[in-house]
Amino acid sequence: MKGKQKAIIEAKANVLKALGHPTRLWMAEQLEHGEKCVCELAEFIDADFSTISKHLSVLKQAGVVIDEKRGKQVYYKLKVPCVLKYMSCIEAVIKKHAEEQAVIL
Amino acid sequence: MKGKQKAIIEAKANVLKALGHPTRLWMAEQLEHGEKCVCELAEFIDADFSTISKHLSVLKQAGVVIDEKRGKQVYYKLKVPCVLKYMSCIEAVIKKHAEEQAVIL
DNA sequence: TCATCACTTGGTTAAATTGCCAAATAACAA
DNA sequence: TTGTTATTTGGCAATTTAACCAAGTGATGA
Repeated sequence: MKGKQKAIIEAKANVLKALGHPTRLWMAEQLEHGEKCVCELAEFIDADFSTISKHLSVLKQAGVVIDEKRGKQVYYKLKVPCVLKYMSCIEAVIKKHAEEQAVIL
Repeated sequence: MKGKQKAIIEAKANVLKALGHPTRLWMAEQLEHGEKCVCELAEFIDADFSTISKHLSVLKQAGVVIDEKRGKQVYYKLKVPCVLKYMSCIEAVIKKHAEEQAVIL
């Protein structure tokens, strides 16, 4: 694999990895229909504020979200909304996987 | 978040996480147009055979691929081919991200 | 049967990730 | 100025992940 190809695949993997954590995926899904501030997200997540902030920073580093400070609050939104269009396929994956496991059991 | 919702989001995150490693993503992309045996994949990956095997096992655990032993070889294929349709969007993410970083620099 | 090929599994180690706490910062209000 | 709210940053321990080597398994060929 060449250097550029390698860099591209690493960048793509990085985006998938960023979304590959339950809390971060949930956050991204919450942002699907518009921006939210950290406090609005935090309301439903049972974790320290600092943990939430770090998760958002991972999504930001990966290019999934952008933030904007307005007043005391920081608002996050999806940078490329299509990111979550994929989920119907991911759901197909887990459904098929679950079916097979059900057959085994 | 309820137990079921939580389980679903964890399962989805798990699929994304499985694809969130350069080697595994590359493997999945190689399988897009049909099955390949481990040795065919290994030919292009600079890593120990055991490492490759473990990566494939992660993809399998996540429900992304299935394997089938035929003779001495083990063939892997995508279980739900749509898994890679998403990549055009992920590419949009990294492109946008790169553009912004370029502006900053 | 014995060796070989194509993997997989077990064990180890280094590096990365996650999550908490405490401290720092930034904007606004008193 | 001082306090308060909203969020980020630094530091640390526990857990997970990644990669290698060595050993194990299963099918095939000599």
